[in-house]
Amino acid sequence: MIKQDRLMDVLDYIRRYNDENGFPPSVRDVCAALDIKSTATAYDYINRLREQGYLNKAEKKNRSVVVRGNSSVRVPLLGVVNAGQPILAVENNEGYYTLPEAEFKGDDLFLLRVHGESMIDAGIFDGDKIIVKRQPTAENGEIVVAMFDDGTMDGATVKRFYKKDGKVVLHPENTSMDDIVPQNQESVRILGKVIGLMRSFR
Amino acid sequence: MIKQDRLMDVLDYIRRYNDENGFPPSVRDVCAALDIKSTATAYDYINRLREQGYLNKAEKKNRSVVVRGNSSVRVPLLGVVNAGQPILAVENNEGYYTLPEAEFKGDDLFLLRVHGESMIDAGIFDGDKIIVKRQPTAENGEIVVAMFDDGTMDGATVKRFYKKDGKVVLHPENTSMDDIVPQNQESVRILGKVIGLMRSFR
DNA sequence: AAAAACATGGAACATTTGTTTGCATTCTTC
DNA sequence: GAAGAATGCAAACAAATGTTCCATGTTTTT
Repeated sequence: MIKQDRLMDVLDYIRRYNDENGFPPSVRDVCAALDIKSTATAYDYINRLREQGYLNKAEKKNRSVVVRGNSSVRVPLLGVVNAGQPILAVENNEGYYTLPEAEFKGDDLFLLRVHGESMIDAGIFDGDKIIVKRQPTAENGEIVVAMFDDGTMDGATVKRFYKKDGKVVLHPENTSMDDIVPQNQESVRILGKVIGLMRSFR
Repeated sequence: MIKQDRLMDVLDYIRRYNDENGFPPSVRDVCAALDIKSTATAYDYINRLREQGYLNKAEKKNRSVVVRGNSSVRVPLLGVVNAGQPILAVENNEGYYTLPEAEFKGDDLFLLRVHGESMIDAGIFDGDKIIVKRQPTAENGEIVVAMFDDGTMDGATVKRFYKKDGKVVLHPENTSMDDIVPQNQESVRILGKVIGLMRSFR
């Protein structure tokens, strides 16, 4: 009954404006862009879109129309795994990335740059950025970021997590590498579970 | 000389507010949140942050403070590669994803869901979403999305691109598969170059 | 064809918000 | 310790923007 096309034009414009400017348009911006003569009309369109669930809008707040269903999560890049440093401190924050929430849901996510080839058979390559959900435990077979003290090595690594005979086994997905069974089992600390990754080719 | 800490508090707040609401705060929002008594003070902070390059702000526009260095690109997900359908039309649009521009620069990007194991040795797995930069040509060794007509197969595939003896060779990164040398060389069409990928574990 | 519902515009009004100015207070610097 | 700079505040102003009301034309329903 309503010219849905026109509504979609408005929606598209709001999306585009926000993309280009980083903040939403005003009612009058909408008017100007779509050649609408009255602010009341544009105001009405916006309300319709809100009623139909296409966007959110805070009452009386200027420039507060937000298109729904494209939520993003801001995730901090905390450093490099395998580089020998604890990576929990916010100090190591190297910047934030905005990721699509549809893909990477969850609280308390962070990014790590992967160093090394130890997970190559799981499709995690040197230089990839992995998305990690911070949690202190893991289930068998999950890929985790873990830390443990061991005479030889210290720091965080990405490995597949197993518990065999009551012992934590960190399994590299690389046929040329052996499982790690930390001597000091008590020192093993799970930093989080790997829930995704991002790669960009040079 | 200036209390840089205080400035950073303001910056953090702006960031946080925008994350939570989807649009930037007003000067008075900043005042309220950081217990600043005068709008002039908050206004001043914001200006300082702008001068120091931390944020952008459109003059006289309400709620237009945007933290810099976190730009995103909106990229459409156009469909599935290897599924036998041309994927250039906007019709196939399955939604938009917001990706960090720092990782995935460029105009005319789009996403495709990968189907099949043909690029597994290049770390591209079944189910991955690849980020493609639309372009009609490619250089030797680049990973591309290409289409070609051939009695047997039709549709788009991801392969590594080579030109050998004047002929286009599409090389699967999977030791159990053979190179594809399209019979009808003229029909080969490069849709774009793969510049990155995204994966989320279930 | 009349009545009702709808769509849009014009104009005014009310808030929200950005911006300016001047003053008091604190901190620097000499 | 005084001059000067830097900082923060209060208050007012001006502009941007959201919101409402009503009129007019258009479409749909009866």
